[in-house]
Amino acid sequence: MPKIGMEPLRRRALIDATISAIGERGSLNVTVSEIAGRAGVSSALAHHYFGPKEELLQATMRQLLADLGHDSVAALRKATTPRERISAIIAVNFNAGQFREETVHAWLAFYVEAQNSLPLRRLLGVYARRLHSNLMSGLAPIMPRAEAGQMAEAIAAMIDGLYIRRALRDGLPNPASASGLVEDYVDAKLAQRAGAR
Amino acid sequence: MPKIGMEPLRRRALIDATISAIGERGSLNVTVSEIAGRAGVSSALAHHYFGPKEELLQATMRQLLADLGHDSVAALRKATTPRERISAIIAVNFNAGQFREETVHAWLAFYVEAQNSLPLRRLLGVYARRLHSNLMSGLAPIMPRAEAGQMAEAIAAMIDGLYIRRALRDGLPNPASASGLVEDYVDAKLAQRAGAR
DNA sequence: TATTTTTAATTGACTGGTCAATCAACAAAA
DNA sequence: TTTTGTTGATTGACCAGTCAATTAAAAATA
Repeated sequence: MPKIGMEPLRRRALIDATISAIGERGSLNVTVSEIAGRAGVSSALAHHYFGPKEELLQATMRQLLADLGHDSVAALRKATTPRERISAIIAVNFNAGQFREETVHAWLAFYVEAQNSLPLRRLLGVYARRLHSNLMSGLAPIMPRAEAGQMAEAIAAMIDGLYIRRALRDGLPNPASASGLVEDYVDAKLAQRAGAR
Repeated sequence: MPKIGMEPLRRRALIDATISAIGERGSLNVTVSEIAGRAGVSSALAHHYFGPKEELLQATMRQLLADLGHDSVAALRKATTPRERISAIIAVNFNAGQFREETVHAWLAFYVEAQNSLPLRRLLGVYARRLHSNLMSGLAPIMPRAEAGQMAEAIAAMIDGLYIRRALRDGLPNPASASGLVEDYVDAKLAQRAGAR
């Protein structure tokens, strides 16, 4: 029973189904049929809208990236001081929406797939650069540029690491304690700087 | 031209081939034939010695784990103070053998596969617990247990995160700067403690 | 308004290719 | 002649991607 204007709805449903399918399987080893089934359509329709599977995966990754970006700008808008900007970025990465198990699984799976796919690698590059520059917007005003760069690198690594550990032993790093660890690192570094002055 | 005593040699060659194949492809999407080919044998022989593919993967993971464990005990033996023990563990994870690109790729790929495989998940659990306890052996003597636990968790996350970032944009975090970031975190935390006393 | 034509949505059936796993057979050492 | 090492050939399953065919809404035409 074809109703017009289905395309955007179907695209969105297929992308959502891709995230949840990957989240459950824990890897990109999900068939197009499986994804389409979850979205309530046939695999042929998925190919109709997205072409080859690879494109559906890229669209899904872009969605994940867009969601994270949206949350980030919203959080940064509320921050007034540099220190608050740092905390805002950390908080975003561990909020309920981003730190969901299926989302974390999807990110991890995409990291692996990116080794084989230039488009996916580019998208992850966008993510890494954006995280870095967001962190720098809070760090650069309060310390020398070089030092800020190092610290942004360390914070980013810690966030990625907590994601990976979340994927492994589910539950252990809950959102609050995970962001607490990163905040604690920031506090320690800032205290060290203040003391040395 | 069958010569006796080939089994251990073949097993080892197949495991090495698995690591390098996964390292190059960047994912576990390597065929048994590809692996066997690299080891200079037929795929049938791989199945003869390891049975299903899954078992070959497990054996490979165990090998990776054993190598890391071996390096760790060697490094810890040379450390005399608690602070040196911490540095020893950090150094091991970023030394030339462990931080090779293909090794890093293999670890990452196994992290993803572990979501689907109980045996692999168990093996990664062994790794996580061992890393944690090695770090604790350096941290526990110099701070309260709870605090040491937190810090071990943070260090471990940072190490894992640097691995993931290494896999993504190859080159950027070179061994020296990667371990430098972690050492810097440890120094900041210890300075913070010393200052607060 | 009634009728025809075009366009969008949708799927079942099919194809071609890939790959893990098996097996029967063979070669050489013990 | 038994055991160990080894492989080519084959099977069976799975799956991405294609295509022709179907339905109904929308637009155009009479």
